[in-house]
Amino acid sequence: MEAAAPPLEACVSRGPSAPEGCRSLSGRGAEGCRARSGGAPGPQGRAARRSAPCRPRSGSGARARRAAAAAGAGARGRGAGRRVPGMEGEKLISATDTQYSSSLLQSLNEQRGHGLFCDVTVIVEDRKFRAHRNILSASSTYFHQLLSVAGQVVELSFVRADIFAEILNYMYSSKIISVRADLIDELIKSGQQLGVKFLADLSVAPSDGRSVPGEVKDGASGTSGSAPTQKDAETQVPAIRQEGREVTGWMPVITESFSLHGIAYETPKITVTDSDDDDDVIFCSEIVPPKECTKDSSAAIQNQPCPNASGASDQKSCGSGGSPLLTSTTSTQKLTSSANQLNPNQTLSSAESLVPVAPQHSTTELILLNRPPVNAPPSVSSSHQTHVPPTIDLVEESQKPSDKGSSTERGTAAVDVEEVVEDSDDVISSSSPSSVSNSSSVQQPSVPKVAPSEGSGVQKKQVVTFPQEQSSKPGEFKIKISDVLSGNNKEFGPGIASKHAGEGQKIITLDTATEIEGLSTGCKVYANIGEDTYDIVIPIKDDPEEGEAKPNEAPRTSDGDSTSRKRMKVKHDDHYELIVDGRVYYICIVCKRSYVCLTSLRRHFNVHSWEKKYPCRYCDKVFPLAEYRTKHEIHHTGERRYQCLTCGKSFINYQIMASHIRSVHSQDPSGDNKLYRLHPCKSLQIRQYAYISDRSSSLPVINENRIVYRVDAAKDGTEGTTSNSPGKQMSWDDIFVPQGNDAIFKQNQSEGSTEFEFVIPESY
DNA sequence: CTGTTCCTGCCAAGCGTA
DNA sequence: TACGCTTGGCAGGAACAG
Repeated sequence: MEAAAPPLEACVSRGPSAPEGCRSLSGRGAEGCRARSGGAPGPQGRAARRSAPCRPRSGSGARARRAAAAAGAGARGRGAGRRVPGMEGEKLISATDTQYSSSLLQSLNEQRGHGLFCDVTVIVEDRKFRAHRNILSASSTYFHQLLSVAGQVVELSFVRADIFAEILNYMYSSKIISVRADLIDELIKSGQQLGVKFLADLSVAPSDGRSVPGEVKDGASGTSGSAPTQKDAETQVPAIRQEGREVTGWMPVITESFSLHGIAYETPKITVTDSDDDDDVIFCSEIVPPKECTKDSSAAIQNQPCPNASGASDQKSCGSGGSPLLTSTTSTQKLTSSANQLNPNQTLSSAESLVPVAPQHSTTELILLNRPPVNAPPSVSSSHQTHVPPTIDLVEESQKPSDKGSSTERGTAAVDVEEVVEDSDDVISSSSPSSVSNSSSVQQPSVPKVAPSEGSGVQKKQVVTFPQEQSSKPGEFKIKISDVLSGNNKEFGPGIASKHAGEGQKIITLDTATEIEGLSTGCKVYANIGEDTYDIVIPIKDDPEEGEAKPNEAPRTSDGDSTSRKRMKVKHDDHYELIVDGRVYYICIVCKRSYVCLTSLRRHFNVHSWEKKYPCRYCDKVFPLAEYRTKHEIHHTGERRYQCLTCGKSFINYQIMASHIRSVHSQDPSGDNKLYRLHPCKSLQIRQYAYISDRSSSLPVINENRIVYRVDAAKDGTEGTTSNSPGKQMSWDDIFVPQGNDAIFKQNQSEGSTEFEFVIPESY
């Protein structure tokens, strides 16, 4: 199954992370995108469905689940094979397909290999891994949390691609096969970070495991006096959900001495079901004085029952700021770092002090609020962060550097504001790793406390614009959002909350200073609501049945919410919106670049998603943008379309032509005078929309060498007019419908013009 | 320094839907 | 037929590689 989802090596070597990063909004006419493409953001979502803001997960429901689980377990454990005297005739027969789980996994792995039904793309370094969301979330606590809110594309920067490939293989095969010994440490570490229990447990000696039968979590929770050891830390992450999970059947040999069965019945299932119900709830962070922690935790408990030890431990850690934190911190660190991937740069205001972290599993709060330890895993996206923070220079027009004064009510968050400034500096300059992500990674339900009455929390964020001290571009400002107040809706103009609520959207509260990048997909960020505040609205899914957005479906654009057209129903997971002074900016959810035009963002987003691939007809390269491909192919054909009107020389592209005009004629080609002429393209008459979609029934796959193969996803494996056997290399002719290229070339040749000198590549 | 590639606002054409 | 969305080309600046 090594054939799994071959990474798509982009030609785009530099990728979107090019240093210049955020220049988007500055640029020339930021006057906004033409109405035609996306248009003005009309009235935001009219989703009929009223948000049910805080669906407190009823404890009874959780109890019921546990009871059911226990009952089931009991039935399995005790009832099996038991006979009731006198009931021979009514014997109940059970059959267990012992092969099912393995064959199921194998089947899924095959699907992955063919790219079938893969609904998430994980980008690691320069490789892309297609996978199934369910598998990832079931195998990894990190993914479980992340994918509950993230879009279809997730980027990890704390794991190496080859390591992740192994991890993924494990997830799909339950095996670690032939991993180089020197990679094992890293594999384990990554497994810990991702919350893959098996991998994390590889670091635990069997004897250790035996020592804590059924009590693993207690070790974590209790912190038992002794300072947490490295091992503790290492085992933390998996501990997040370990007990409630399957564990039994395929416990790794190395740790099978654990007696987890007993635990399973007593401990709550920490993660699983929770986030599922509330994917509409994105943020759950709260800044609460330690003393209130219990209250919060109780609220949290409402959401995610954490009765026993773990719950206790949580509270304990919550209340005391000391070492107890370590456990949660450790896990936090992992999660945050990972969470970071999606939202690099999250500024953590509350950092060290404020927040005693909330129970790890009961909510993700701690993840949001805690600044990762100094020695946080390198994870934190480093490289990527350099360009991350969307620079929004427009802001200066509208928003003065928010004197923190705007926070008339800055209760507990006052400290945060201060910190935000500092943090934001960090963020801007380096996007500190600590960036905890908040939102996207961690969203779990919790909102409740904020505005119980309305069922939604209104978030007030203070806008801080930074005169570009660090930016290379003078006059460039960046926006930073800090907390003004948490949980105070009244300030916010009651109208806002109610308005959005009326629109079927959910307004939630962020209690920590976070950057807007932390928002999850689909979020709308309204700026200048009130004074220097942001209102963040999480749209609620209109049709839960429809599931998540399908990339190939027509997107629901932000502005189109008001319409009820079918095509508008599908949400896009590729961006969120920032509205500043009525202007809409579209922020790429992956790299945080901002765009004035949604179409630009969509075009750009393909760089991440590779949903469409634009292969060159003449070589093996594949491009994420049609234009790149076209320009590249021009180099194959040699067509020179740009002609200098001064000397008549022709050039292959604008840049060369412009360079020529500047150097030879000392003129500015971009001036008012037209100094060149652009001839129509004759050599490349590719039919429109000549791209390959990932979603086609039979799946063209591009291997590491950027060779296109078609994988026979479906039965017949036929696509169009060709039918290649799986694995057979496709030729570009299979992909492109010939458009009389021969004629084109002949025509050109017959032209006898010196203007176009076509070079017919040998490969063609 | 030169050539190539990337990036993004803008624009036009094509297509689907009401 | 109008409208909205998608697609892809162009301009021109910028980054990068050799």
